[in-house]
Amino acid sequence: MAVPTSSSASPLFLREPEIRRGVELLYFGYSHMTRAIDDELSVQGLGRAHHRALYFIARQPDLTVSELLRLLAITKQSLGRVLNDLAGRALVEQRTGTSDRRQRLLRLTAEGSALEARLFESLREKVSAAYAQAGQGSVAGFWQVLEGLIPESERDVVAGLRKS
Amino acid sequence: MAVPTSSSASPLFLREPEIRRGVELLYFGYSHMTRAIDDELSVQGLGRAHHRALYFIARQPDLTVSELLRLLAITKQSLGRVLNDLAGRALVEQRTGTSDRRQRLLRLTAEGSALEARLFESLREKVSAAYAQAGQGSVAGFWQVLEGLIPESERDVVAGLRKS
DNA sequence: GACGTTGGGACAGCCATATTGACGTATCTA
DNA sequence: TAGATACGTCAATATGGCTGTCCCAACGTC
Repeated sequence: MAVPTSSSASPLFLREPEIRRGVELLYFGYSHMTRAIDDELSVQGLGRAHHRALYFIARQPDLTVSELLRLLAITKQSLGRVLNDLAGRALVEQRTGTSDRRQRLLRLTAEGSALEARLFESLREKVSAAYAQAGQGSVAGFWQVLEGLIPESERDVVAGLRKS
Repeated sequence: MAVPTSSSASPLFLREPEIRRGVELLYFGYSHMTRAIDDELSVQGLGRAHHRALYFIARQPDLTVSELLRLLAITKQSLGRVLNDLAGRALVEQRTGTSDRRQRLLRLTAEGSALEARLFESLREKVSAAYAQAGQGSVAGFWQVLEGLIPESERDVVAGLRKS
């Protein structure tokens, strides 16, 4: 168990207990956030994979399939099934790209948008309660650390979501 | 899309963009942290489920099966397979409980402990880089917000990990 | 215009991880 | 002794990933 960087020369916050605390809180925090919408999803007969697609399409309408693939980091096959489900339930619709007609531009139908908003409401409750409880000063730190977990090569892809 | 609490009366950090940013960063941060150990796990022929069990047993030796079930929030069935795999590879060993002989006390073998340490090393690199980049002041906020995501009813279970 | 590349879709089959419900046994506790 | 608890295990099922292969339409370029 001798971890080199647990030496007394490291800053306190880089020692093993602080790292483990971060790992555990990230695990439990993520788990509870995602479980917050499981009930509503299963009522709709959808799973978490469907929600992730729904979420990002809501976030960035006219997203292309390949952009969505990059965000989700899954294979074309896996996304295909999810997207077919969502299209079959008329939650998502596809248009041919304008500048590049090979592309499929994805967006939510009115129904899909309503569902995403309902699911987001559950997330909002969870997250805003956590923000409020932690206090405004904590939120910036929360963002900062999480950004540090994202490899630089992907940070711009994620940041692209905030432009819309 | 009209979210009631997006009204101008809410603090800035409770409005939709700030909530979405948190949701997304939590998703990407968690994803990248867990992917950091996938390669090493698949070399061992193990999956993430095995790592989670390994992690918590390392964290709290002589954990009982039911305590582990609470932490992982999965069914006995699912845990059973994982635990059998780990025992079959001599990474985990079980002893009969002392005060209550119905219990099985779980702990890592020397080999299991070495593997967990190796996997933790990858997590440590990821998380400590994020901590260092964000700065010491951010870490407290990071913890605060994540704690707020955990229901009160479970906070003591999670906090119990820090006693050891 | 031919050719290579790219965006998207689909086939088949497989694997990991979770679920439910039922049942059995050993052990603890009142 | 009776009931509750801790653990293990049966069978069946669902979800969401994966690989490998193949295909087509559209784009870009020489």
